[in-house]
Amino acid sequence: MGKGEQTRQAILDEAFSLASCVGVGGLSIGILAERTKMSKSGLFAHFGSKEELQLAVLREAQQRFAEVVLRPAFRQPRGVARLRAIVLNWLDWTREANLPGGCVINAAAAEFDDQPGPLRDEVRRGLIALRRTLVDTVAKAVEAGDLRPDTDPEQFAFELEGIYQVAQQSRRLLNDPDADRRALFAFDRLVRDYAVERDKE
Amino acid sequence: MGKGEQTRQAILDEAFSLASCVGVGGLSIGILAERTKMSKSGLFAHFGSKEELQLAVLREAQQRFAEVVLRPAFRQPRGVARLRAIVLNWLDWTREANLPGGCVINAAAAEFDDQPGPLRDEVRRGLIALRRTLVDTVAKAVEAGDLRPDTDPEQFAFELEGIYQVAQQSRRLLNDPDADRRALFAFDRLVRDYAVERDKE
DNA sequence: GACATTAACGAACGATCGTTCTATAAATGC
DNA sequence: GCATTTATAGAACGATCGTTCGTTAATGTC
Repeated sequence: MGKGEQTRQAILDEAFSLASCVGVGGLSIGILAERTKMSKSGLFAHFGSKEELQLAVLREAQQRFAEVVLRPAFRQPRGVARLRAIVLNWLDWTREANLPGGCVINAAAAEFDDQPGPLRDEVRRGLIALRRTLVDTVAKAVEAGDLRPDTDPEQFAFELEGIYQVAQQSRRLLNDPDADRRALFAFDRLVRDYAVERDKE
Repeated sequence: MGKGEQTRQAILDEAFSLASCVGVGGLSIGILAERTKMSKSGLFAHFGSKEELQLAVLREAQQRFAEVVLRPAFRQPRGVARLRAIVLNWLDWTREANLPGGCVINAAAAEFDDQPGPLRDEVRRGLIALRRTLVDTVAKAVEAGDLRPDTDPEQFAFELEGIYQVAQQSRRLLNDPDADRRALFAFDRLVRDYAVERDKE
């Protein structure tokens, strides 16, 4: 990795954790230059525009999400076990990745949902991909015989995301120490409702 | 209402719908002055600081939420009927109130969850109050005999908020036309799981 | 209708924003 | 080790930010 790529990545690391606190829209080249001990212009040259930097942060977030949440979970066998692994990794990916200020992706989703442009498009693309991954994973859990054949994977994925979002908010804003426990409880209820009743009398 | 209060309210109306699009943090006095056809300084005088204006917007949001979502629902009898009314009003309160860019409160929650200060405190206060209202309403549904006595109102309210949040995101960012339907489906599943089985064979 | 009060304006402030340009320093390829 | 490309710094730009100040216009009161 050449020198250029190296500092670019260092900047991105800093931008990533900063965005976690102030949001992707709240990023400032001046502050970022200060934190990385670079000049504004030197830092700027790596991206060409602020928007390009913001896009890079969003892409970085998606990549880390895939690495930290999805990839390890896919080592679990298809079915509910894999789904549960996703939920568990998901719930503490803000600790795993360097996200002191909470989930960048969720924050960006709320921030750009009504501001057309490349940033919104990027967030949208990422969330659509995530939704599809979830739907597929649920569908495979049906195929594997863990969930009932009449399960609606879209509905299941929809509810999964809701559980994650409220957990995030409860933990960060309401300081609810039970947020993770409640999220897992909700997940279990979801699974139980759609589970194949293997041992009914 | 004197002239002062009158224009203050007009500014607040404009700020409210603007914040819906760009977020409470994205509000700008210059742009707001432009939209209301006032001078920056004239507008500024009504609030004394930008932060005070932002706080006023947050309080306005909470007040409208109580009026549009909660108050009408409380005309329903205690129990699941009232809960359902809350969910229905909640799901389209962004249409009812003047919120072209989505739920201000949720956006602010994501925006300020890691930025200590009066704004975060205000958002937090509002969401805690909402949570308490939901918990109480669920508890009353238990008392009324609609939900099983072992229902955990906190858990129920937790899941309700998740349903709302994912519905909001799905609708606004993913352009999912089925978001509301899925949210109601999730709500029904929630109710069914905790419902007293009145007519079991 | 004169007077006190309040609301609104216009100009300017210092700070910061993203961005551009030119020049120097460092890294790279031979 | 030299030449060339690449990375960084520094200064400056125009724009916008929130805020302050002094003045004028409008409102409310007796």
